[in-house]
Amino acid sequence: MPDDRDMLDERSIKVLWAVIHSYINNPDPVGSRYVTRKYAFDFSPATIRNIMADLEDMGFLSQPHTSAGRIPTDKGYRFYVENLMDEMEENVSVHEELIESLTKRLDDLREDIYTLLDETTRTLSTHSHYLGIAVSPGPDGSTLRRIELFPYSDDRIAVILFTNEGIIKHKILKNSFSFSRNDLNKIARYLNREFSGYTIKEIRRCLFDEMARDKALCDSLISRALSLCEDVVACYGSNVFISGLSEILELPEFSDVEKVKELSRTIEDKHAVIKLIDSLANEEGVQVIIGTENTIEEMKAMSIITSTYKEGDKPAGVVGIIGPTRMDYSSAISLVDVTARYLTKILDEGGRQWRRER
Amino acid sequence: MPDDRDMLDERSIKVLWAVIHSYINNPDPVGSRYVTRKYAFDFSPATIRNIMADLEDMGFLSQPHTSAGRIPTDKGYRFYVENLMDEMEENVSVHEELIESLTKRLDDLREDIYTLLDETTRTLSTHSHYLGIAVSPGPDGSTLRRIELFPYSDDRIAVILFTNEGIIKHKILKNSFSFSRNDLNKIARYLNREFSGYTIKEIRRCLFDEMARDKALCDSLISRALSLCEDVVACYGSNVFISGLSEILELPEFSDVEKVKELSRTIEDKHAVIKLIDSLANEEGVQVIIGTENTIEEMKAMSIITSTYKEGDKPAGVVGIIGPTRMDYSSAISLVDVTARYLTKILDEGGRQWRRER
DNA sequence: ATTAGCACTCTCCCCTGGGGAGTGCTAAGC
DNA sequence: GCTTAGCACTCCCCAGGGGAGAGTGCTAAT
Repeated sequence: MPDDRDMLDERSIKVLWAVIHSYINNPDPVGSRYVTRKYAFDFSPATIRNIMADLEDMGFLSQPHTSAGRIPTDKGYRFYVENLMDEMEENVSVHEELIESLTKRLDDLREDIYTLLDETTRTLSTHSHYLGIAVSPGPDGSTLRRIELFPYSDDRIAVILFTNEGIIKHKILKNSFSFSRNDLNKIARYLNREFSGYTIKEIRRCLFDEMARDKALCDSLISRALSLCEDVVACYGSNVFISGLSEILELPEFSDVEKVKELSRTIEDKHAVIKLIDSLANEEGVQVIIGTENTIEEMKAMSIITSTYKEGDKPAGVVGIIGPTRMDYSSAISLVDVTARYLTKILDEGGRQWRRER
Repeated sequence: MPDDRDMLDERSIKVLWAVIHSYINNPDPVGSRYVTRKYAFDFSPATIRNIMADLEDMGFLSQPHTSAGRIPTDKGYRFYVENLMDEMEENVSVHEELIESLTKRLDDLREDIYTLLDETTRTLSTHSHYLGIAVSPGPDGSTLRRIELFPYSDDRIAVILFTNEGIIKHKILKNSFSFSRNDLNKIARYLNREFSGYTIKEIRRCLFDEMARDKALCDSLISRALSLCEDVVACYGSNVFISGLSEILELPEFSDVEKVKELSRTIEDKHAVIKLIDSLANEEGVQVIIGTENTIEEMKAMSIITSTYKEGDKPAGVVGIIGPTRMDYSSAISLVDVTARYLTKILDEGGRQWRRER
């Protein structure tokens, strides 16, 4: 919105920033007198009032009721995030602390990404005092590294699937055929040769094609291998991790139980959350979704900050923070940014040695 | 408490039951007039008042303040659960519905107990409208079925551990030695021969002894195998699954945000929950813990119903319900009972075929 | 263009008083 | 002796009123 930017003179911008800054720290409507006093303006409250009235007309601020102070609108926050945040605030990076805490809590979890992500959400939520959220790589974010098969019982076989991202999935398949351990080794070798290095999504597409083709030629071991593989990748999905409910309940916006119910209903429905987050999975860098900009009705009062972590240079999954629209965007954004980079780094260290190996 | 039982005549018991029954359905203090009217007593309110005063003296009822009705105390609930519940209420088992829903949601999850337990808590919470909780088998509930090893990368090996209960744990071990696939197979065969059929706890104890002994004789492959095994079983712990927060928030007792905060803080601390639940893991049948009977300060206003599910005839893990002391004990208890039996049955079906095989 | 002054609005909070529900006690009834 | 009717009393709950406080918009003066 460069036009918006142009509509506002220096002074208005300062006032808008002041209102948002104040409101973020304390959810009371901000009055003109307070602004002049606290932010050392060279104007009287009356002047500020005029400016605030203008800002309200333009949609950046609103009043809960006549003769209350102003609070920012979603549009106000959006403007703040895009234009004001960085230039008005000296970026005090308190990230040493975060990185230290990430290192301490995540370092020996590198090999199991689910635990890793779960811990990550905890770290995010304790540092931000909002909800921490993480989504594991889905079918198109996961690259198959290796697949292992062995007999589990008379009529079942165990399939273990490793991905580059450190995901390990296991599945027990009930199988009508009885494979010998030798058969299984052969099948595993075949599948590894054929599919490792591809994403799960690619593999599924590929399986689909091959199986159609193979129906005719019917090399029995291979076609069984394929159908077995299909069974495993078919149910490959993202996992969501959310934590910090008790953190976010401390916020004054949740002194109303109805709000709490709404929130808890929303985050218990992991399906909806995945849908919401997945739409951001392919964006580069930190994404900010403010209030009504998101699609879930119950989340219209919340903002979401996300970023993707990557494996190699391919986006794998998403981490982020969910908080009220009145959120400390500046620190939340850098928190998420740092965390995503950290995860990327961890995956890279785990993966590099693998890539070397190939 | 047979003495308590003796202290109460028929009429007092009826009144006590009426107060509890009424209060469970509706959290308003129960007055004498209401009792006579609603429960068709042949006495006047004044008589009931006398009885209620006696019940209060004996500690079964209490008054929130003078000139309010009576509410049950924890002791009252305890008496109700032990003496009144069954005989006063015709047991309408609506379990068909539950079993149906369990069958539908759990049947194709038999092979992965974590997902199974997670779904179980969901089913429990939707049926009870309280919190559903489940704890997976811990070191002394899990019996090793099989261990598989294979190389993961240059300096790491993957360990997959199967238990009779359907738990599958994987771990990537960073290893200073470089094992060939052949070595690993040998090691796995050795470990399986040695340890399968024992609980994780037994294995740990056994490892501890053997390693002390082996330090001297030092058969290198075996001692490495043992230390490798030790690494895996060392971090074997219970998992907790809890769900239904949005269900329980609908209760009037949680119209106060402070209560909600307390609860969410408690259930986010899975450690404390495990500790609480584990103390019940070895009891036979359904356990009922009412209000202050439990050890966690923040849970003094809650009651917990649990039962153990078994693998074979050995208690494996715990499922249960957490709700307010003002809980529908009768249906909660049978809900938990049925669920635990169902899980036991599922594990049995998964395990029988295994036991046959040995 | 800015500001001081002022009337006005709206929330919040405290206080008050009545209504209601329920009790405990007492005295009368069976 | 147990039961009950009657009654005074207690305490919660809620609605209504009023005052303080904060903030606004407008107007007129600078």
